[in-house]
Amino acid sequence: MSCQAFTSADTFIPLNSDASATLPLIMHHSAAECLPVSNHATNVMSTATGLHYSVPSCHYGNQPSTYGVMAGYTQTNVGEALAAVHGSEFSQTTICRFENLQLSFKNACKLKAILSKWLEEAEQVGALYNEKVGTNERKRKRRTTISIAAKDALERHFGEQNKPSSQEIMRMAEELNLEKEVVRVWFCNRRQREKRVKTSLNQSLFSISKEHLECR
Amino acid sequence: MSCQAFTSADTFIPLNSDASATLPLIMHHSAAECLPVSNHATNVMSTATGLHYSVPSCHYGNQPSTYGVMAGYTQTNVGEALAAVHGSEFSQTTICRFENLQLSFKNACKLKAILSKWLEEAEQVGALYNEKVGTNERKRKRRTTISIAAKDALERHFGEQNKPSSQEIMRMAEELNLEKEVVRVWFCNRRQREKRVKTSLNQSLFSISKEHLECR
DNA sequence: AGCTCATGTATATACATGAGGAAAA
DNA sequence: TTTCCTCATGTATATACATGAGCT
Repeated sequence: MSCQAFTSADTFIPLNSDASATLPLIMHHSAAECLPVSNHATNVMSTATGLHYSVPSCHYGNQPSTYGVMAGYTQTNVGEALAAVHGSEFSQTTICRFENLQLSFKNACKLKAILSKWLEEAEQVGALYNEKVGTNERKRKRRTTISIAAKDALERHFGEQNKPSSQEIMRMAEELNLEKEVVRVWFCNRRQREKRVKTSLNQSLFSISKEHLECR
Repeated sequence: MSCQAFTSADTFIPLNSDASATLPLIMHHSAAECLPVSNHATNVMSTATGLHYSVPSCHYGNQPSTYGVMAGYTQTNVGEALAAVHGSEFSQTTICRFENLQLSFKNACKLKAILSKWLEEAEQVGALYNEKVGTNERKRKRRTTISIAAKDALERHFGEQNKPSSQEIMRMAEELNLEKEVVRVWFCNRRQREKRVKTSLNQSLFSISKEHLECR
């Protein structure tokens, strides 16, 4: 499908056809490639300008998720920042939709144009940002996206052994191309969830609430 | 399961056992019972005090969701308001977990105590709030929770007829015990999603992005 | 060093709104 | 004029990854 179908009826911000053609590529700002990024590095293409664009790997396969985050910015950040070049902000949700390609073609073209513009301007400030990052002002780890396949694998492992040893974790991490810490935390969270399901309210609730107890 | 198991090890805010026993009941503030509430009214029990508590119907069956919202407040509102009686706020997520019983028993007891306290104090201000609501200062409709069963039914209908007539919508609404408008909007949103999936990027993307086009 | 537990931030999903348009009445 | 649609996009809620305190 080309952009053709829409151009005639376009009531939006006009797009140069070039932008439309390359729409599906999600942009990365190199300034933020500072935290350990394990499993999508292969998709990143760099340009001479210092801007990086990557094709979110998920969109090749069956994954519906987010490799394509503007590296270093949260979706909320980006949405807010867009006010600078657009006049008003966008919601986290909208940025999320853009990254996951859950917009109409036309709509996505429009947003892409705005984002590109922002990135260009950001480039000026980029160096500044870079510095900060260099001197590790960053506090919070970037959120990792664990692929469906990896999740399945983890889930299988969990079934057999819900409290793997450090070694086992390491092995899985390697196998799945994830940071060890990410795997460790995944198991912590998974155990926490397990517990919630088994020991907590959902169970006790049934017996208690059925009595229609009045609350005080 | 009783509260017994936890009392000895409780390192949290002490609870009167009464509060614990009635934990699973979610509180409603009567002041906010102002918008049309279609399908959970039967679970609401009123007290002489003007406080309403309801057992979220979802927890009886297989639904994992939110009938139990403090009526008239959003989860975010509640989380913020809690600062008044607790010193610091809670996140929307935490309130959500409470409502959906995704907390440990102990944790839920603690939160229930805080919530109860807040509700008591809120009672004083309740009248005020009531007024406002009476003179319809409310702008946004409360978000409806459509049950899984209802969704299934809607989905089935959608399969046969994705653009039902006003009559058909009315019939479904009655059958499912939902407002007509809610059903209408559901179909609008559903069509929008359908379109996104079929005509938009996910399709075109494949062909374009595969070329590894460089973005400008 | 790694666990559990409460709870947070970031992301994703579900319901809602409003502008603009087409057709009914 | 009313009614209902589409489309962009919002707010509210739910889920997934992350953090930190306290303990072993």
